[in-house]
Amino acid sequence: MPITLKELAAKSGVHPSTVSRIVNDDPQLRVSAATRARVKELVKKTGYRPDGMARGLKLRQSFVLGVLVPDVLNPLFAAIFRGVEDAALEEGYTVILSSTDGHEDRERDIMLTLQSRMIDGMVVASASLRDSSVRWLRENGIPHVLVNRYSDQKDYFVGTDDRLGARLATEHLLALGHRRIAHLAGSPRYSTAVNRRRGYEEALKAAGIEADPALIVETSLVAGGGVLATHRLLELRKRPTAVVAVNDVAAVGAYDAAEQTGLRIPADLAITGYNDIPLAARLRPGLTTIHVPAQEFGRAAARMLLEQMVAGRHEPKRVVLPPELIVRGSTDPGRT
Amino acid sequence: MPITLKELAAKSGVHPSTVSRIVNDDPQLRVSAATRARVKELVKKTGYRPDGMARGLKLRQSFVLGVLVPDVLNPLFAAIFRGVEDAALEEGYTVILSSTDGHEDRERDIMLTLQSRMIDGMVVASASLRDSSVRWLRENGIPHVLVNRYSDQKDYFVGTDDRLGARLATEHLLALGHRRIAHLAGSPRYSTAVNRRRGYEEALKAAGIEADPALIVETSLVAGGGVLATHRLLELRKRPTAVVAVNDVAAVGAYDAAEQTGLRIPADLAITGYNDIPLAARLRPGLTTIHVPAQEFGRAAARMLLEQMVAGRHEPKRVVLPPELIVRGSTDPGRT
DNA sequence: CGATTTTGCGCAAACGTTTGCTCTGTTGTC
DNA sequence: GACAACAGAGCAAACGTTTGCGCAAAATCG
Repeated sequence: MPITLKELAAKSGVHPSTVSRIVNDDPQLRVSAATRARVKELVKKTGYRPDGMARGLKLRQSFVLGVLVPDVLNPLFAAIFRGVEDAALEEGYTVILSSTDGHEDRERDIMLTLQSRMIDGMVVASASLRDSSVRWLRENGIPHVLVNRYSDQKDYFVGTDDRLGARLATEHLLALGHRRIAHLAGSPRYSTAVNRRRGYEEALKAAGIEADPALIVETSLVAGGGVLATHRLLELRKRPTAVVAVNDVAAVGAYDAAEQTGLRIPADLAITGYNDIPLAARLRPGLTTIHVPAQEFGRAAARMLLEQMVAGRHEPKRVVLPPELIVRGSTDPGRT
Repeated sequence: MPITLKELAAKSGVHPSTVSRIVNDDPQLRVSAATRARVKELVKKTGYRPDGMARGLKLRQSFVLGVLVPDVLNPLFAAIFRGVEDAALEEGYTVILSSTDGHEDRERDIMLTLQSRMIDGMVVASASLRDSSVRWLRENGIPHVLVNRYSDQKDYFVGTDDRLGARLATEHLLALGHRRIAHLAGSPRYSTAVNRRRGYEEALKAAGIEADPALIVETSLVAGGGVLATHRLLELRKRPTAVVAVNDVAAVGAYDAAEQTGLRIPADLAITGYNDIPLAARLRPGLTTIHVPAQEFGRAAARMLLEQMVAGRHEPKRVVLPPELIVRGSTDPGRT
């Protein structure tokens, strides 16, 4: 139904190739001002737009980017996506978003589908540590940027220093006088989880406190998991006075568990999260957490991806943004 | 870099067309079992996948859907998208997501970009009332479904009965004895806002209460707007005892304003929202609101879109899911 | 055993662009 | 005035598929 280049050429009485060159402002184009004006006029009038498929086939690029996240319902990933989208739009790219739900096979499927040359590059915010998908991306020469997920030095990367962030949170609790500090840990498959746990352990060690294995429990990355894990902690003979959660969603689970047990936050149990999702500031008391600039992650990732696409593979760049401790009422009784 | 049909044909010693038919399981294909096996084997081994561009060019479809929302950072729209994504994936479609930020020109730009035949259809959750984009979609024969946004009877549509939902909320407040009930209204450009306001007014009228124009203030659809609007309400000589907010985000603004003014919820000010975003249950007190099954919206929209694409334009279907009142502590002191 | 059907596959055009090259006529140079 | 140079635009191949049609050879039939 939309008008094609050929039809446009026929209408204006020139050859299709000429129209193409005019539309694309071909630098090595030599065409009379009159012809150019006539064609441009007709392009405006008919609202001609080149067929993306045909163009993509010839040019071998689609101007579409792919973003892979575990779940867009998690505000952190929604924000990352939004950042990618904005930066991409500025350069005329559109973005396909896919949620993997953490299943490697679904992730794999999606990648294969996207690969079929429909995508110019991808931002991957879902890859776990032992993930073969990342290797696959490298082997197939697909430009990609990893967000908030560790890899070795071979990939473009943007994220925060998770170890430092977790240390900040833990040190904050130590400074408040806490000594029995628990950790709601994430799956060791995720680099973020591993690094945060390491940061937690480092902070304790630096304070001369030896880590009690019973105080570290693993949780799934959804609220329900946090509840269960926290209950296990609260059933200990010597229960912790504070808990460092691997992320805000798990921390919310800790809130629920505390409420169900009749414990008051922060008097009986202090809690810290990670990510500073919008909900964190809305909880009562507010959740002390580590702010990560998610939308900036997205923007940076998109820019690095585009840069990588024009420049070809160079030394991969790594962007590490600083984590920031946000103190709220869940640790400090003086705040809301 | 990926292997092509032609190369595959050369390797297996048959004509490209034969490979194509085998790969696509062409029903009118007549090929010896031996050849078929040999080719299929080679396809597996090489990991051949047809080039999406070339395929799209020939077939005139891309197996990509577009979703337009005001802002994916709003959990309501994230949920709608997720629904679309899931239903689309089941049918082998991937989805492009774009945020319009409510700007009609940006929406227009995005549509033009997407149209260029890269998209097989779109789900539009962002169109305002006087929106020309919807007309444009119709004129250009692009399959589309409107979500949560009214249109006349000419389009496929899925949403709730906003009027009924707002009536439920208002009647709930009336039943609790409230008489001065205010309304944080949305922009009249949005059909949802218009219908909710109408439902609010109907409920008052049915209760024999005449609407006080001073009790209806317009707010933008972000938290900041809700704060300002609520302050204006609270400055009235006879201030309202309850407020029906056009959505949860505005209601959160009302919470803030109440807190800043030193009013207690629900004793001094009862509040209802709309949408039941995850945050609503987490506020203290919990926000009484109208639950809308956002993810189901998305699923339904995708299914209708795909149906429309195979069937061609028939009588447009309209799916209206029932709104459900969720009572929490922001209106009922007996709850949390 | 010759005619007819069926099997198995190849041929080539088409989808809508892009782009290196060719070709004609006009202008400039000596 | 002969020749080079250049402006202006057309030609055709190519990108990787799909698909209607054609055409041999093998199988079936009377």
